[in-house]
Amino acid sequence: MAKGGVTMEGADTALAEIEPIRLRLFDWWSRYARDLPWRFGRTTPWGVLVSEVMSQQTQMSRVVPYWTAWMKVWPDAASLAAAPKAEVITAWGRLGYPRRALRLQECAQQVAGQYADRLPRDYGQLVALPGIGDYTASAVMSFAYGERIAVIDTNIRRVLSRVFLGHESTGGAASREERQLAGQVLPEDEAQESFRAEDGGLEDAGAEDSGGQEGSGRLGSADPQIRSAAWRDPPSARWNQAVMELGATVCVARKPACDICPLAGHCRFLKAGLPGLGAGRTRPRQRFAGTDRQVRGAILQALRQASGTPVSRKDLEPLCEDEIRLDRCIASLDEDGLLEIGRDGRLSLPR
DNA sequence: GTCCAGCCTA
DNA sequence: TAGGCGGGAC
Repeated sequence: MAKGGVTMEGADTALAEIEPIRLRLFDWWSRYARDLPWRFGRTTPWGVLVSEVMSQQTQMSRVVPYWTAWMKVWPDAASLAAAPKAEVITAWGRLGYPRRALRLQECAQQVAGQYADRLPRDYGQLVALPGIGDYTASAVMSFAYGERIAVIDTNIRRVLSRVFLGHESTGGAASREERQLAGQVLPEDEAQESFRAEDGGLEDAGAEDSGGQEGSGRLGSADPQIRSAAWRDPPSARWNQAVMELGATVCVARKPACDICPLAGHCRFLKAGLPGLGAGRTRPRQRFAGTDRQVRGAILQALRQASGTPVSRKDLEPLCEDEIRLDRCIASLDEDGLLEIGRDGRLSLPR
C-alpha cells in the first residue's frame, strides 16, 4: 500500500510548478508543433486512428507520405474494409511490421460492420478492436475526440519521469507511479472548450476544409495565427500532444537538447545533472540484420514488386543463404496471412 | 549501435 | 512478463 495511495513525494516540488510548466509547454507547442496532416482537427477520428497505428514503433516523419496516400485511397473504415489484402499490404510499403496493416483492415471491418462506419468514442470499445492497445485507444480518445484521458507512451513516460521525478523512466510496462503522475499533471478541461463535444464534430471533415489544400496537408509555413485558428483541442489533448512532441523532438532518449528545452528551468532531471542519462530504457532491441524479420521483410518486398505475379521459392533463395530460415519465414508469413501459397507452390500476396 | 506516438501471444 | 515483429534515421 505504500505504493498505491502514496503521493509522489519526489514530484511534489515540480508539481507545485505545474502551472508555469503548462504555460511554457503550451507556448512551445504553439510555436514548434510539427504541422502533421492529421493534427489540428484536419482529419476524421478514423484518420487519427490510422495515423496512430502507422506510428506504432515508427517515426512520424516516415509516416506522413504513407498516411497521405493511404487516406486518399481509403478515407474511411468502410473503404479499407473492402480493399483486397494485397493492395493493403502493398500500400503499407516499407513502414515495417506489416501485420499492423492486416490488423488495421480487420479493425476497419469491425468498425464498418459493427459500428456503422463510425469509430467508437469509447475507450473500452476502441481497445477491443484489433491492433488497438492502451496507447492507441487513449490517443484516439484524446486527439480525435478531445476526451480528457491520460495518454501513456514511451515519450510521455520519459518526459514526465525526467521533469517531475528527476530520473529516467524504467523499462517494461508503465509503473503505477508513472500512470498516477500522468493523471495528476493532466490539465482539466473547461466544458465549453471541449471541442468535438457535439455529436458529429468533424466526422466528415476529411479533406475539404479550406478549398484546395489537397495533398499537402500543410498550412503554409506556419503562420501561428492561422494555426491557432484551427486549434480547438482542449487543454488535456494539447498537453498530451505537447508532452509527446517534446519527447520526440527535444527530450529525446539519448541526447536531450536541454539547451533549447522550454522546461529546462523546471526539470528535476536536469537539475540533478542528468543522472544515468539513457539508462533504464526499454528492453534491449532485437537485432535486425540477419534475423527472420529481415528475411520476412525481403520476401514481402519481393512479392510486392512482383505486383500480383506469383513468385517461386527458387526466386527467393537469393534473399537468404539459410534455406531452413527461408522456409521458416515463408511459413510464418503464411501463418500471419501475409502471403498465399498456390497449388503450384508459388507465392503471392493474399487477395 | 540505439531508438522509435506498441501490440499480441505464450 | 518475455519475446517476436520492419526498417529507417542518426
